[in-house]
Amino acid sequence: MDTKSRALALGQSYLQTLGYNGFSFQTIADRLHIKKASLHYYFASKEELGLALISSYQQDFETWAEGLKSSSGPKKLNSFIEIFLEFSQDKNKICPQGVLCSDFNTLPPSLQKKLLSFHENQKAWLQKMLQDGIRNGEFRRDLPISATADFILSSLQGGVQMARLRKDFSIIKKIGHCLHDFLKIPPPS
Amino acid sequence: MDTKSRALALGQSYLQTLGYNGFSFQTIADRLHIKKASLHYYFASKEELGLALISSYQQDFETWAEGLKSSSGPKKLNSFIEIFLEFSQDKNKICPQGVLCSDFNTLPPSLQKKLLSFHENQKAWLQKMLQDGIRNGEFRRDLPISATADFILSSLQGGVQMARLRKDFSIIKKIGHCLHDFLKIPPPS
DNA sequence: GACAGTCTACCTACCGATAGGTAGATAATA
DNA sequence: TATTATCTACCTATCGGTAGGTAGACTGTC
Repeated sequence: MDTKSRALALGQSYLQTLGYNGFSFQTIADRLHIKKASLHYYFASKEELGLALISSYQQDFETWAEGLKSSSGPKKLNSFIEIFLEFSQDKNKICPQGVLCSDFNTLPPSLQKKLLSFHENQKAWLQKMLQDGIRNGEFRRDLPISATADFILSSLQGGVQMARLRKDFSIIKKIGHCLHDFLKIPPPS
Repeated sequence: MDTKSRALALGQSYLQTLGYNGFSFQTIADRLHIKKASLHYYFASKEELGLALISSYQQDFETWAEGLKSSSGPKKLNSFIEIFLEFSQDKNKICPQGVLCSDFNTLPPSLQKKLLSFHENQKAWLQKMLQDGIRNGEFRRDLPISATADFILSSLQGGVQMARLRKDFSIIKKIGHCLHDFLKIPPPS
């Protein structure tokens, strides 16, 4: 892996463990054993790095969604929950949206905008998943689509944060069970 | 209100809008029209200020809970949801736990510990509310108490963050409706 | 094959601003 | 006079960012 990719990966890791204001170019440069100035060769500013980080998350999500596109609604939901579980299991990371929501008012406008569009993408995916699932009887029929998408997202986003606080990622699984109950589908095997 | 109380109130506001690493003694001092050094007269360090902030939140919560102690389960739940709604309506604030969870790994250990105990207090209150409510038939009987408390907390904690992102605090109300549906109680009038 | 020019990936050394924090003087009040 | 509340003036460390340089690989031309 080249330096730029390694910097990006480290940036994601630091973002999800320390927050946007909790790491610096220095933090990343030290781990790469290069000088801070050299990092600016790849990313002109922290804002640019931040944009690249969100782009990378967005790309990952699209690839992930592509791989699931012919799965059932419940399977999609479980895989979605698993994303958060995996974050939590990996150094008690929280989700990128959660971090950036917390730091939102300290972010440059370009990052705020990109974060919002990332969120909207993800919510749209959830809504489609729910809509399809309702249409073919996988979920209860009286589900309020938009509110349910928000409910799923917010409970998981809050969940990974509580999991960090209590150092107990099993919280995510339990939230998953509650969501299954809410959607009226059996819990995953 | 004296300087110390005003500083504390400003600290809470900044914490909930900018994050722990998003404001400084300077930020508060400027708003109070005093010098940064004068703030150190009241709070020896930022760590101490942070501890005072959590203490203050904890005190507020206890007073709030005391005033509700003879209310019904659903009434308690609604009031709890309202706390988050009020945060969100006030400058898109997020809840203190949410901010501090995000910044958790950059906090001094004393703050981490105090935050955890604050969280445990709040969760205990929720669990008791649910237990009492189930006992006298206000909520469905098959509720998993601990998981449900986590579910309520995490969905609201995530909810205020999403509300900030979308600048739309009505999300909190919708999450409230979902929670009512989950608990099998009618939505509030 | 030799040379010039260019590009990549780093470097040293600095900038102004701000962070958290301290020492010691000073003004107001009881 | 002692205490409380504030000040000036400073400290060290770090922040994001920049200027300018360089070793070595690559490319094109004669």
